[in-house]
Amino acid sequence: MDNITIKDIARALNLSTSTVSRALRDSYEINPETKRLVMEYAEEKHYRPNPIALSLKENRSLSIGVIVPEIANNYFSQTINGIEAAAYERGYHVVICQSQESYEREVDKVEHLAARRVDGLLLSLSSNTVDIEHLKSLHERGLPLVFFDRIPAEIDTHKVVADNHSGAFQATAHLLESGRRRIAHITSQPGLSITKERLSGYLAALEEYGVPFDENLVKYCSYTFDQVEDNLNALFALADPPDAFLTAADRLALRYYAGLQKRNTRIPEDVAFVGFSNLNVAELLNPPMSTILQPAFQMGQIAAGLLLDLIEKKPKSPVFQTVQLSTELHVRASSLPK
Amino acid sequence: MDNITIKDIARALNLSTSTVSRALRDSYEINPETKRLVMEYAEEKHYRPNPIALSLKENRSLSIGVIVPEIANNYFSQTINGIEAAAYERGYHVVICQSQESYEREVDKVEHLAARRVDGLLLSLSSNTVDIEHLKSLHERGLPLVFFDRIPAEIDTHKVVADNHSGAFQATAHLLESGRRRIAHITSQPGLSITKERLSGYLAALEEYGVPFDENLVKYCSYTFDQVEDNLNALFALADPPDAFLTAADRLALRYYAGLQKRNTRIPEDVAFVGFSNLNVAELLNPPMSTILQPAFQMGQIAAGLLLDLIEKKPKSPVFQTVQLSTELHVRASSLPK
DNA sequence: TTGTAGGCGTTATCAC
DNA sequence: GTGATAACGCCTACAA
Repeated sequence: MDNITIKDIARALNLSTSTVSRALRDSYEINPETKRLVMEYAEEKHYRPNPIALSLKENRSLSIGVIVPEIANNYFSQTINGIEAAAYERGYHVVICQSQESYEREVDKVEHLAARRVDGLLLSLSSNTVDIEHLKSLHERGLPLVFFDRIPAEIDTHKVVADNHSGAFQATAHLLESGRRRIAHITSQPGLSITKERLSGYLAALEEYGVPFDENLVKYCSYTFDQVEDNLNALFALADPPDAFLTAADRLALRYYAGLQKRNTRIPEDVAFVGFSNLNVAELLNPPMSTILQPAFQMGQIAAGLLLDLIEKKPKSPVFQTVQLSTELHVRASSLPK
Repeated sequence: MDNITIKDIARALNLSTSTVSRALRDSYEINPETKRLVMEYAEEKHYRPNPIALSLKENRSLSIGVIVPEIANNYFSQTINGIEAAAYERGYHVVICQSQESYEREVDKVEHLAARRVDGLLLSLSSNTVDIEHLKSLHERGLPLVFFDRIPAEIDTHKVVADNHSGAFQATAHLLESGRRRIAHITSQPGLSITKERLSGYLAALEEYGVPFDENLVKYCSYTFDQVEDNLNALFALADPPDAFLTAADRLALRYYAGLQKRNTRIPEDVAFVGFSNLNVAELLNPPMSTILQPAFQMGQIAAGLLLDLIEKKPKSPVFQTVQLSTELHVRASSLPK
């Protein structure tokens, strides 16, 4: 791919590079006739300014890095969708990396993107990340950083999260309202911020309705089919088995749903089902399940917007904030007997 | 983000930039002691070579562009996953864009990525793209190009596709074997290469089994709930209604599945169901449906690999080829009465 | 109205 | 073993 440069144009038209440069930028000081010549030649030869040269000069790459645990995950791909939309609109590239839920890979990718001089970084932490020194140090050295969804407590910067507490609270309250008392909570890895928030919403609702908390009803990060089996066995072996499920992710919902079907558990007669969802597969397939919709696309848009503000308005020290995006509880008529 | 440069190191250590550069690259001609000094200082100050300067010098960006119709689509996000994995391993960035199934946007993004000097482009065409002059011209000007999944006929370069013909053939034959004769084919936009291939596999199987083709059984790009309703009504209003469904995408399968449930159609007693799938949601939810699995991740890996070969081994003129990835038919025991 | 020169960060080439 | 210089493509302050 041999790209034509200003120099080529200058040579071809017997002009200096500065004249060509100015003509291309439609500078007032250039003779209209010269301008026309330059413009036409540039057009004809498909001239495009080399952004790499500009980046070098202006010390910015017009690109932002995004690190998510997993690209092929509906939630994150929706977020990336929002990020791409917002970034492209403001003239930025989006460079995507995935940590694959590995701390080492996360450190590696962060390092890689920083070395590649992205103008800022958008990050959702891997579930195995506890130490965030690598990010702290980068942040202190001035790299604009915005976290979304899975956020750290320690770093003082913008953070965008869905209102998981409220979502879990609404869902749990809804189940309690309908008379359910033994609500199993199937959730993600215990270390994640989202996990904690959802648990806290769940607990708050129990408390509000005077229902005692039973830790046997909470199951963490149990994705494999065997784990699902084991957990369901354990849950239904309880003296007081669950009469409802609150799930933290589509994948969990689907697997437990299938597991329950296998056991011939009737939904919603035997158990009621509510889950955090992005896929909306549940709705498509018409099972009697309510969903707590996650604003993934908006989260991406907003996070990217905040990051770009940070990048472009660097001089004035920004007020860092946590943006809470409201989740919505969608109750299906058929999901509860009542 | 103020990054330290070779110049800074040179100044600090009273050396010339060339010496520092050589020391950092561990050149044999540099005094070990000097090397040590430079290395230590660089380490201490977090020196990282500026890839933008290198790009300018070497006239390459070490990044590849990817344009997909939609990021938040399970199929494409799996492909992107494969692309990211392959590219990262070979030291390349992946810059993601989406055409959102719009021809104009596709042209715009192609132009944008080319202007940004990506070293190559990975592309799956939007469903509305018919004119590919913009790509032809870029390709002729030497930009390495690899197509996947939704490929054009005209451009002579690498193309990676799943074996849709064979997948559809297998699935249709399977349904015919089980005694079904009226197989509805619910598929994507008529213009796409994948649509044509699947239809051809479907037709080939019908022919092989001596079953006449009825065009009333083929429904194109009918995603909305209203369209699903209309199509199902039309199908079941036929004198000879369908006794099986072959669907081209998870989204279609799920919507028609739900539509059939609404009509109280029993699966697989009334109709048998086979669909192209990536989600595997169907399997998770245990409906009596067989799936034709698409090798999306591998497609990404392979397409990226081919592109990088093209980029890196440019001198020797490459042999362009179409890579067919085999699809697999997964038959569920419960999916057919037999 | 146009041209010259210097610099962004790096490395290769050629001196010393 | 180390240093000076030019070059990658662009822009801009300064000269003419």
